Amino acid sequence: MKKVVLVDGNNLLFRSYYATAYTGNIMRNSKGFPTNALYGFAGMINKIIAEENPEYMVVAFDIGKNFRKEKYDFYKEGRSETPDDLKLQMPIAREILKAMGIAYLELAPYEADDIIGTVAKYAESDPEYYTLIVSSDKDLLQLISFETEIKLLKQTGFIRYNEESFKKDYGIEPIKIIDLKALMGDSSDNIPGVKGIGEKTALKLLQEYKSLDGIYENIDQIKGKMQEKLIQDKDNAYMSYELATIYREVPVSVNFEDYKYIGPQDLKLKELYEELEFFSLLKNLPETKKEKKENKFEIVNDLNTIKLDNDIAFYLEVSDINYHKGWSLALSITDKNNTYYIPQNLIKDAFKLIRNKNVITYDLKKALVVTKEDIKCDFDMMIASYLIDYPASDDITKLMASFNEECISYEDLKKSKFADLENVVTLKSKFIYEYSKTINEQMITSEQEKIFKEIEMPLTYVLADMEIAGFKFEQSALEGMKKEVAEKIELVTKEIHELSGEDFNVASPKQLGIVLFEHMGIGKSKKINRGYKTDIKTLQKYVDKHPIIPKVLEYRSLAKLQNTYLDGLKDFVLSDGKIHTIFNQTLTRTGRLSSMEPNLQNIPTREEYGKQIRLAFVPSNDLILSADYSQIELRILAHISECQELIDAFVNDEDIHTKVAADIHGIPESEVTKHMRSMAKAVIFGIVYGISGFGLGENLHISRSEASKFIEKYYELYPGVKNYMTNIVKEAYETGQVKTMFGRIRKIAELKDNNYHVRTMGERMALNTPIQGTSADIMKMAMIEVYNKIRQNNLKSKMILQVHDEIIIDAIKEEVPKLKEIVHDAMENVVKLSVPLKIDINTGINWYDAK
DNA sequence: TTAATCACG
DNA sequence: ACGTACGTGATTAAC
Repeated sequence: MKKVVLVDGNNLLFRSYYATAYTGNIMRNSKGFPTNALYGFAGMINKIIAEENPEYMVVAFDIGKNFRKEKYDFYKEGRSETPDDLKLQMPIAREILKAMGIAYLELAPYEADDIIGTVAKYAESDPEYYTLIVSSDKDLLQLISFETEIKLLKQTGFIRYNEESFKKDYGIEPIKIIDLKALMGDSSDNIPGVKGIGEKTALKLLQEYKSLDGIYENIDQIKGKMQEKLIQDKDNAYMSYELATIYREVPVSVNFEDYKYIGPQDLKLKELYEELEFFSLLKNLPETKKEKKENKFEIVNDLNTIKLDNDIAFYLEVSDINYHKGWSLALSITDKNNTYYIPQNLIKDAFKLIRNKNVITYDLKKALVVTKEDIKCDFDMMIASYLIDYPASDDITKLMASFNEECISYEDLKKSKFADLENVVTLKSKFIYEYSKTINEQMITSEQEKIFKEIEMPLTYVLADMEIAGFKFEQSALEGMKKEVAEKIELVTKEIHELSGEDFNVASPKQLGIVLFEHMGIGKSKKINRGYKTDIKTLQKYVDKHPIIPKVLEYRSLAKLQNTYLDGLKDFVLSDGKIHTIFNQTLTRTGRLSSMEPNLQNIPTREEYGKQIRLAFVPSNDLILSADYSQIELRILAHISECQELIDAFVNDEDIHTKVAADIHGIPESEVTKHMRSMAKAVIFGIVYGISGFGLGENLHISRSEASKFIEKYYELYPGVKNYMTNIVKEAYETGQVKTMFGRIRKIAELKDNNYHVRTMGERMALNTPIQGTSADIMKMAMIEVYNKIRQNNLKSKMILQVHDEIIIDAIKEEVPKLKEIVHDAMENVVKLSVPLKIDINTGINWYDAK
């Protein structure tokens, strides 16, 4: 069998144009010629070839007049005019195909669909060929047959349909796509269909009556409104049928030998790519792969022989991503004249050499922690990149790649046992030196300099010291619990097996789903990819239905405790008896920190039993001091929404959830029940996340309409909040981004997405980020203040952890009163809002007791 | 490698 | 008609 791949060229071009055009800042070459659609187009064509390895390939385009439009004026009416920036790129797409050695077809007044249909028909007439059509246009599904498949492109990835899988998904024959469109219409092509009939109804009708004709022949059997609608729009339905039918008799002479995929035959493609400045595509062209810049550097044997300029960049290569476990391998320093490779044994002295210079680097915290040197640096490129939305991972090569600077990734470098270390580390310091100016300028333009200088750079030093200090961990404190949990798991597993009457792996959601919902028939659960959903929410519904459910829930929580905490944490205890987490300062979209290896920001606390894990977290000094903000996010909401009712409540130090509950029910606070308070709490938090009536209902196990009433009532009571929500979303749509109180920016590309679901998610991000982000900013500033005050007062106590609204200090007993004073002042007065910031402080002989 | 689940604020 | 609460990280099973 010979494979023929037919590609909808227009579809690919439009897709790639609109994939990036929404930013309003489309990709151009240095002459200003738009290139975004072509870049995506060439990439997709490459991908199709790589994935499908076609023997024959044709790309079809729309061109000139359109016979459907000629006949029906309204066809595709309302579509916005093709943008000029895209029109300009269309002829170049043809040139690229020619240069790639790929055939293309276009013939007025036919559309690409018709050409594809015609060629596919030819292929079907010859048993030697089979066809694969590539497009995201569902109209083409009508062409599926025994010998024709479709690769239907999705926003990410694709679905491949053959005759069988199509029937399975749609429940109708592929050719009935035409009947389907005739009924449901197509808003993008302005095909009317039958008004009031959508995809679901149309499919149901077709499954019953087979075809459009079948429906009208049996119109008497259809009842009520639907019959009315069908009769009313009969003409439209048949006209839509005509419009949706792909014309498969386009007068093109089809000769498959002309469509053989031969690949590039000359240097044309290289020239085109150079003109378009598609550097990454150029790199992958076989004949241009070799061109590589020479990397010059000097290997240093004696530090006295080098004379450094005042402005230098350095990069330190470390033996492990987890730098607590790793060590320095090599250092590279770049100044305006030279790049120096400094071997391991000279690193310590080299840091003394750069002591009073203007130093820039990438990932300062790593260098601080791994060397324990006092490195003065006021520009960490990793942080600057993060603030302006560049990739800022722990691997600098990701950032380099975004500037088309090639460098072997850290992962590969490590795999090769650091074989190319000299070359790699010097390339990195060169990159930092060369690009820091650009990054800095972009940072200033984006108005992130204040956040950078006043928050993030000082914080790096604070976090480095916290990571170095670590949290002392006594596994012995958990031995009893560990044994108990192991026994309970064994018991519960046995009980589950007995209750279900079969042995299976309870930890396997797939097996569990089958046992509960098929074998035992306990209830219904949403089918997902690999089986049934078995998460807490689903299981909770049946908790009273069968005794196995509470056992499964118990198993889950015990297994989590055992695997993640009881067994998991001890592997992170280093030889000093402490756990040293790594704070990721450049990861979250809101400005929060995250913690990993291990994550110390999710140690159990909500359930009493799990909370006992905290017994093992002990001071290396005398006491654990914990200081946490009370309701910081809600206070911020009150402040930025300027909602007077909420502001007053906080100023008067009221219990905010009780107050809201009382307001919602119109009763005095004294009559608020626990249940009312917790409902109010859920509503308040939901609001901060941009909740819907549905979501709140699910959460509170109440009906959607009841939940909606709660939300409405809340808005009514606190119009300022509603106002904030409307305004921030509006602002986000207008500017494509939101800001925290202190100017930290989050770009929200989701708001420009074509997908409604993605856009609403963008709206929720817009709502939540200023609140969560402002809280993160405040906490970061407070931490810097606490850190500085501890040093100024020569205290030996150390801040060791932050959990978003809480800081943990490993305290010396005698210093506790002073610490409390410092922490109170720093955290509560770091910023003046229209509401007070309040903290609670607790101390204890371990983390558990410090609450 | 990805999906499902569950721990935290 | 559709999908449904923000931000994270670790572990395990399944692919």
